[in-house]
Amino acid sequence: MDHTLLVLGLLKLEEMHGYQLSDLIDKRLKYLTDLKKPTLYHLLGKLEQAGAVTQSVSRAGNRPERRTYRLTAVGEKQFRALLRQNLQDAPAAYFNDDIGLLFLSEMPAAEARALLEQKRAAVDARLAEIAQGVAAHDANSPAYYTLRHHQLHLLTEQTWLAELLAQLKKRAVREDILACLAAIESAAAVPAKTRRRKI
Amino acid sequence: MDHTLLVLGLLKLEEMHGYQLSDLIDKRLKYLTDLKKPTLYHLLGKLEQAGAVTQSVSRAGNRPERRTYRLTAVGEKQFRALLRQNLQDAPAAYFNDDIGLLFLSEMPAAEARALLEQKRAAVDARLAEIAQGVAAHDANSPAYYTLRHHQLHLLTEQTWLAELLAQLKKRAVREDILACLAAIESAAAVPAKTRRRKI
DNA sequence: GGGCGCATGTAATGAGTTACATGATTGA
DNA sequence: TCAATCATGTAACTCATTACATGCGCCC
Repeated sequence: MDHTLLVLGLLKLEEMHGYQLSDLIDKRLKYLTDLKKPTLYHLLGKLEQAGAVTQSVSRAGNRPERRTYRLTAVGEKQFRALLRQNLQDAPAAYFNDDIGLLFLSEMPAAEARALLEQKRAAVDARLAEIAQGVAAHDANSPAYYTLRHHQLHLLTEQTWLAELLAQLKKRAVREDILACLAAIESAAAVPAKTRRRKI
Repeated sequence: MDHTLLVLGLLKLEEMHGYQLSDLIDKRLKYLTDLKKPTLYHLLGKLEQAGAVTQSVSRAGNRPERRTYRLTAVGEKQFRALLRQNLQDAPAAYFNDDIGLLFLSEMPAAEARALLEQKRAAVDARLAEIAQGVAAHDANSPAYYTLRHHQLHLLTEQTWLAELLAQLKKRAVREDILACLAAIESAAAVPAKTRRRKI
């Protein structure tokens, strides 16, 4: 329903055709969602059927025709309801990263660490990119709050990964030692005569 | 694909029937995901078709039959691939809360604040619940990391909401003042003779 | 003349949800 | 005896994705 809220809201601010909306979302609202073109066109079709928007076709030169959408009274009502809901709800969020963690024991700690380091690098890179955006925006604009929100969550992700890697490092060291001891033990087992006993 | 990883991983640890898996996920992994029963049964069917798991039917007493699933070599391979991917990727996350924010100007600030306070209350409540869980778990278990992850993100959400509400409060105050001034202005406009002029 | 941007979609597929259906056992 | 728990699913639907299809205009 959040895509519906977004589209209705944007059309409330200004009537637009599909491509225009899609372009706006792709370029200027890319931290908000990644609504794909076919999904958007499909959504617009459904909103029109539901009477939330009306269409007016126009054509500039010999270009493909533009279907410009405008919010109706019905659409406006739906928009307000969705907005209220969006502002008051705090739906449960799930983190897919946690699923992999569950099975950390099914993989050598060294490999797990290498993979998680890649994840960390990706988070770092995104954070650097967003920090620029945050600095460039006015502290009261909606764009600022979106970016700030992302920044805070990525910082959290960084912290969490750091904690996790620190723990894993300890475990990896222990595993290395165990592997080393086992190797010595079995090597010693072959020439049985020279095998040292525990004291 | 993350649900697939979860199911394959759990079946790798121990063979189980559908209801058992569903119960485990609902009760002990509820912070990880909220996989519904029909979705799970559907997924198990597809995994069996793909040869990732095999089924063995059994019956205890006159109870409905149990279809116990066990991971195959194919499934094991798929599991490892998915696990590696899950550990290394850091997919972009989107926050639906930001969408509503975009349209804050389309609503009186006082109403927006009231709605956002409800959101904050919901976040606070969830946080209190999770804090208990975090305290109850060993700092090295997978369960701990899931809970800790949630806790960190909820704390972030709290911070962000607080920043936002602080800003909105300022704006609301300003709006109140403007409304007040406008009221005075129009009241003054009726008995035109007594209207004070700016100095 | 070739590729990018403008502008619209359809078709096939997949992932997940809700509501519905069935029927036995166990405990209050 | 009534509700909850055990155990399985189907059917209909929604939402979204990917891949495909079309064709003009503009700039290098």
